[in-house]
Amino acid sequence: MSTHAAGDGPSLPIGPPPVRERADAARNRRRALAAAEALFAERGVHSVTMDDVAAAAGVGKGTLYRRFTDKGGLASALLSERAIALQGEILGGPPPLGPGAPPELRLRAFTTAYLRFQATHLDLVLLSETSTPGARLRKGSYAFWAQHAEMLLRARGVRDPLERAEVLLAGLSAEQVSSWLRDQGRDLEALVEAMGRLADALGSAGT
Amino acid sequence: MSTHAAGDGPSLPIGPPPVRERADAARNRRRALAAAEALFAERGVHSVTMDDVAAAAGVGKGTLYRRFTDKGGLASALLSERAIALQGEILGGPPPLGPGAPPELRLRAFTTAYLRFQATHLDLVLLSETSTPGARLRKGSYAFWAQHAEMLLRARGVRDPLERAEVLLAGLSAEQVSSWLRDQGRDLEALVEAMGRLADALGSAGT
DNA sequence: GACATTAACGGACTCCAGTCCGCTTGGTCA
DNA sequence: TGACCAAGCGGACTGGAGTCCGTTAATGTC
Repeated sequence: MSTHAAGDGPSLPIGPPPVRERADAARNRRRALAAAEALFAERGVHSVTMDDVAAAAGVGKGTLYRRFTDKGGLASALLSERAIALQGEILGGPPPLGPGAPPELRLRAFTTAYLRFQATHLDLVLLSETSTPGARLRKGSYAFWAQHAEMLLRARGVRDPLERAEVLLAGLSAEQVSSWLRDQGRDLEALVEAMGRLADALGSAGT
Repeated sequence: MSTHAAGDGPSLPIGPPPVRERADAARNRRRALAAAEALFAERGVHSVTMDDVAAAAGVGKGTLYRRFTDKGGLASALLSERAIALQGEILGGPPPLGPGAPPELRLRAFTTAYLRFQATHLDLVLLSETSTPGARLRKGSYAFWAQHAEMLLRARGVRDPLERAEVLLAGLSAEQVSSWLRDQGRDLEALVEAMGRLADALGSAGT
């Protein structure tokens, strides 16, 4: 059924797994990630099967699933390094993304940076968010983004900060971004502007 | 691959199919819908396969797919009667859902009614929105909801009405609603209140 | 260094969504 | 009323995700 969260790769607030990975397990994880990255780049995410990855990595399919739970978990793991970089900038980088700027500016910075992140890694994010219904909301990193946005909205003193944060993230889901960018052919920069304004609106109006 | 829109059942603004359905086709559609409804109710959406539906309907699997495109399309068809009722209330029912009330009240009424709709039919909606990545945004009815919300937001004179409408709907997706109601155990009435306030916020603040 | 423990391995297997294509039949037109 | 043909039918088939479980070999212990 898949509730990855193990295969997701560590999301900053969670940290490394409780017990150290066995040497062969670590080696196979590296092999699998390398093989997946190469195959995805070469043939496109959608036309690569789990058997392909297993074969290319020289690893059994069972091993792949033990490590990454499902295809989406594999994508999450590939994304996690990039996600952690962004999380690091948010936690300790320069303002307005990092601490120091007023919350309305940080919220706008977060929104646009996150949108760019999604757009940059669209195929992988799409896979990781849609492999299973609700996968998006169960990824370890989702908790980070949601908590951050909620914190900023709370600092602005708006009502229902959590709900607003979740709605904002829903609007930045891979599905939505893909629809805008690919199906509707919208321009990314225009979208960045619009979503920045929308973040401002969520961070101000209403009771 | 699936771009249903045929199996969706007519969404008000679209109307009936160009040419009339052949008698046997109509009979098989009725059988399939009846069988699906019964099986879904009896065993739960998730543990019913398309073969099950085909067998119970006394129809070949190919027929099922020809009529409904995929499992999500079958769910959409089952929902469409209910959706059309709601669309009718919006287009011609009493205010504030129907015409006559000021746009901010209509937006709130639409938001809460739509949330209740999603919650009421959660399993079916979940299936219809997640059967394929992006299915939610391609359903015929999505265009209706989005256009309506956009119209109301435009009447309020806010910036980026379409983007705001789409973000609002993303926040009311089956995936999100299911997470709130089932995973987080939130109370529906509290959620209705919160989303009503969020609709107000989207319909007012910001440039 | 032998042994026990137990995590990890891997590939055969199951299950199901969705496709294909040769056959049938309702609707139509002469 | 016959006969033509596109629309419709249906079930065998394919492809791939995810599971199962007997086997293998790292790691810790004495």
